[in-house]
Amino acid sequence: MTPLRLRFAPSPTGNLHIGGARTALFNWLLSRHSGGQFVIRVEDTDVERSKRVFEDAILHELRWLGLDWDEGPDVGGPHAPYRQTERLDRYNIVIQQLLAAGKAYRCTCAEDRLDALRAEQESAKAARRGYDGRCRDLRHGPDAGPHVIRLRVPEGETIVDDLVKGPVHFANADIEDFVIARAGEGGRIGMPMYNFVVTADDVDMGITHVLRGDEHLINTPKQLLIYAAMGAAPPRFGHMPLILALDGSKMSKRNGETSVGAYRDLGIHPEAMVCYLARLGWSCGDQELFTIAELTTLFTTQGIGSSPSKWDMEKLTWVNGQWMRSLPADVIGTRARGFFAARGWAEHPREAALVACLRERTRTLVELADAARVFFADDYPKDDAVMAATLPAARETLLGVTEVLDGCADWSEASLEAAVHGWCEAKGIKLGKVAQPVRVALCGQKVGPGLYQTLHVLGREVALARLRAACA
RNA sequence: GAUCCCAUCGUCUAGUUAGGCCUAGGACAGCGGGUUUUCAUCUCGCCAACACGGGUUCAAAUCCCGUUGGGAUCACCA
Repeated sequence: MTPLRLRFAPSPTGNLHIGGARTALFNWLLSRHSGGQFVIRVEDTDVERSKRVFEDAILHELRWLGLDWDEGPDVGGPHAPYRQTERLDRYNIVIQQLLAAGKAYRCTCAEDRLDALRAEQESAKAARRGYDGRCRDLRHGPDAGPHVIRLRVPEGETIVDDLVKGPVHFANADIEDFVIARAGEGGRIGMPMYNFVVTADDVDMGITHVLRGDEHLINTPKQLLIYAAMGAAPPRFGHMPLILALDGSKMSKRNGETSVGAYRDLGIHPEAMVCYLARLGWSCGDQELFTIAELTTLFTTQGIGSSPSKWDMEKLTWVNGQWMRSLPADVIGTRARGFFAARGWAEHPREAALVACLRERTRTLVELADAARVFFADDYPKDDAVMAATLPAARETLLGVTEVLDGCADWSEASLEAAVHGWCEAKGIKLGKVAQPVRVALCGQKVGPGLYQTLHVLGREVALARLRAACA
């Protein structure tokens, strides 16, 4: 297929949200699938709310997810700059052209008049709302005083031939002459607005396809009108269903974490995040688990669904659990280390073995770290009731096992297993009768990793000390 | 209110473009059994859906219309 050019255009007004992450992922996937390019463009025309720290954070999260880009604010590219506030000269040229061609006009209507107009339309329950076109044919010049620039919306119909929804029709009569540039200081033209800069940039940057959230579908006819006014060919648009909270409401902090960083802190692997995000609103038959490489080859817009999906933490956790078991040991190890360090734990002498036995029985890195406490510190959670019910009754057994273990020179899993098994056979005791009390003595819990793994990771000193304490 | 989008198990979804292969498949969660020194894994099974009403057709989850329900947007935010 022909190489496509796609972009992700975040506004640096906050951290990367899961909805934005999915948008970025889908655009990236389509660009890679087609052998094309992926561009990052920063939409910072809201100078009040835009902050460079957010831009940095967003780029960082994107990299964490495993995405890369061919052009962007930090790597440059043939269409630089990639921050909209650095592209003002270009916007100005286009606006002058639109003005000269009569495709746009200066509007001097004051904000309070507009507010009053809105209030009036509201109370009159007017079917048609929006700017009334007062300045439309007044032909204000550059020195007309404070003014915004509005697009002259022609009569007719604008059709969005959507990649996922098919053709969607909008009557131009329903679209007001919207503002494409704010009023600036001293009667000059101010900061251009979203729908305009997006369009101007997508034209300049040769964007061929745009995948974005459903909330933008209603913006698309406006942008199409700008393409037409500029005399430029529009890209193909595809609007993906929104991600809602589990209860069907809009995603918000109220019903779960919304930022990508929060999930990383929860111990979610980027591979799992990508996999889960991809399956939210996109599918490929019955397959549930994908690597990012598989997604790259399988992804097409045809797999994108049309109805909104709900964020299900349970399923994300399950997906993450699958990755806990399949990621390379060193990757899990490195990531787990970060969570151990956050808990103030120094490196463990048998950390690889520790991680190896815990990754199999946990679903997130946080669960892994919580379960690891028993190996790192003495303040691990103990079930007093279980200890009281188990330990005294098994004192003889524990004493015997402790002696056997103490005589065990080789503290490897295999050696430990052989010693305990041998002792059980000699004594005619079932392993189950031994394993549980020992586990409770070592971990203060009935549940945990395999007995020999536990002993090995704990190490001779600690294991024997806990066993003796349990007998006392 | 207006414009637009959407509608299959509790959730993610397959099936809808080209109507019969669907007494609707898979996965998560839930429930029950098995495996395991415990837990987890793994495994077997169960529960569970075409929103409703009209059409079109020999045949509709699939096409059409309506209803209802959900959502998005209506800024000198993006």
